[in-house]
Amino acid sequence: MSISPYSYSGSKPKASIRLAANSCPFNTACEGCSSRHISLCNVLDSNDLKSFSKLSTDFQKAAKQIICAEDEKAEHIYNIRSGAVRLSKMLSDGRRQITGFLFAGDFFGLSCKDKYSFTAEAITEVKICRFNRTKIIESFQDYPRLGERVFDMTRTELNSTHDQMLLLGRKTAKEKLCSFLIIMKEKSGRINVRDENEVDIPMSRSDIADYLGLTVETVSRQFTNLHKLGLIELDGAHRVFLKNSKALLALAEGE
Amino acid sequence: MSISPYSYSGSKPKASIRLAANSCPFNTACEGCSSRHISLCNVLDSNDLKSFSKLSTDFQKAAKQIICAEDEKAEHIYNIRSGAVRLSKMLSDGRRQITGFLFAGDFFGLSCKDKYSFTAEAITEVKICRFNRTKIIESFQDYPRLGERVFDMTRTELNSTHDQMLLLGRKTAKEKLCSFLIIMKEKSGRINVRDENEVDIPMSRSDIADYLGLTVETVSRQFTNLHKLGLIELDGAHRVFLKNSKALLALAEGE
DNA sequence: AATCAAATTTGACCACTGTCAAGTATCTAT
DNA sequence: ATAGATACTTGACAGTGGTCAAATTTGATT
Repeated sequence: MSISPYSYSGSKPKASIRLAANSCPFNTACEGCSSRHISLCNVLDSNDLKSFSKLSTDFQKAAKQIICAEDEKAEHIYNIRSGAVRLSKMLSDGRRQITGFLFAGDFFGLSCKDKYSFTAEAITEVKICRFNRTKIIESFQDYPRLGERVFDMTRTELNSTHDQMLLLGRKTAKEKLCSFLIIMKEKSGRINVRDENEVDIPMSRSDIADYLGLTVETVSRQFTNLHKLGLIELDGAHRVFLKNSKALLALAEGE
Repeated sequence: MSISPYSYSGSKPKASIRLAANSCPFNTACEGCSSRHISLCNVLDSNDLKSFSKLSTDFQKAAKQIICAEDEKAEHIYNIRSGAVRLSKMLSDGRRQITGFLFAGDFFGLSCKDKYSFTAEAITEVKICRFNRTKIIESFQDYPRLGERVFDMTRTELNSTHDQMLLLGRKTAKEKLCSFLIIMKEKSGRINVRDENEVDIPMSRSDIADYLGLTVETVSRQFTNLHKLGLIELDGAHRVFLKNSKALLALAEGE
C-alpha cells in the first residue's frame, strides 16, 4: 500500500504531544511554511509576511484531539498547514452533523461571533497556525489583500455549503456517497498530485455518515454497492480508487 | 383576518408590472428607503448615502417572477427592500432545495463567482434594489464600513447555513417544522413587531418542504400534528399562531 | 356569485434508510 | 506474534417519511 499524505493509521499521540511542545521551526517566520502557496497568506509579499508572521502561533495536534469546542469563547482563527480536520455541530442528544472536512490551506473560526459555533477536531495529526481573531481582523487594514482573500474564501465556503444543503436535503444515499467521493477527489487533488483517481479517505465511516446525514451502516453498504457496480476499488477502508469518476459524477448529480 | 405584511394573497401581476416600470419614488436617493435601517446601507451617513445611491437601481417584481437564475452571468447583487424571496438550487431531474428565504434587509448574489449558483424568485411582490457586483466590490474601498458590513452579514449567513445543515442531516420531520416556525418567528420579528407569536408564512407548503428536505405531504401532516398537540393555531395556510413557542423551540432542538 | 384551477389536507400503502445484532477485519499494545 | 479493542461490514427487521391517489379548501377569473 502506498504512503498516505495523512497519518491517520500510524499516528502516535505521545510523540505528537512532544512535537507540539517543540512547535514549528519557522515559528516567527512563515516564509518556510509548506502550505503557504494554498493558504490565505499567499497574497502577502515577503516583507508583509515577515511582520504578519508575528501574529501567528504554530502548534500541532494528534489525531482525535479537540482544536476548539462549540460554545467556547472564540478567540482565534485557525489555518491548517497539514492534516485533516472535521467541524461539527451537535444536538443535545448526541446526534452530530459534520459541516465540513478541512485540509491544508483551509481556515476556520472566522464566521463565529463571540462563541465558536462548532467543534473542530483533528482527524489525523495536524499542523495548525492560529491567529487572534481581533488582531487579524484589524490587520485587514494593513494588509487589504489579506482581507479580500479571506472574504473571497468565505464566499467560496458559503457557496459550497449551499451545495451541501442540496445534498443533505434532496440526494439519495447512493448519490450522497458519490458526491462525497467526488469532493474528496477534488480536495486531494489540491494537496497531493498523484493519480487523481486514487483518493485518500482519512476520516472514519462514522465521520462520513455524519457528514452526509446517513448512518455508518448505510455508508458502508453504499461503498460495497459502488464496488459491486465496478465504479470503485477499495484498498482498506481509507483509500479508494475511482475506476470511473465520470460515472460517479453523473450519479452524484442524480443523472 | 388581519392584514399581512406580505401581499401573497392579493397580488395582481399586471398592476405590479406597471409599478415596476414606474420604479421607486426615491430612485436616485436612498434616503427615503423604508428598509434602510435593516439593510446593508445602514452604515452609511447621509452624505455617503447620496453618492452611494447612484450605484443602485430600484425595481419591483410580482410574486412568482424570477429575479435571477442559476448559471446566468452574475452581474448584480440584490438587496430586498420589502417582500419575500426564495433562493433555490436544482438537480437535473427537478428535485429542488431551497437554501434560504430572504426578507427586507437581506441581500444576495455576492457569494457567486461568474455565474449565479442559485435561482432567486419572488414569493410575494417584492421591492428590490440592485447593484453592479464589480462596482459595489470596488466601492468597499471608498466606504470601508460598507465592506465590513457586507463581510459581517456574509459570516452570519455562513453560520446559519451550518445550522441548516444540522437540520437537514439530523433532524426529524417534526423537529424540522418546529425549527422552521422558530426561524420564521425570528425573521418576522425583525420586520414587523406585532404579537411576536403571530407568524406570517408567505411561502407555500411546497416551498417549506423544499427548504426542510421533506415532501409537501409530510409538511402538511406535521402542521396538523403540531395543531393536534395544541402547540399552534392555524388561520389559513399562511398564518400561524405559536401557542407555546418555548415548547416548539425545545422540540426544534431535539430536547 | 359561480366556476375553475391551484394549493392543501388526508388516507392507504410501501420503500429507503435506520435500528439492532452479529460477524469480520484492522489497528494498537504488550 | 498474540490479544484486545475499535472500526467496518453484513444481515434481518422495522419505522419514518415518501409515493400515489382522492377529497377538501382556498383563491383567481369571469
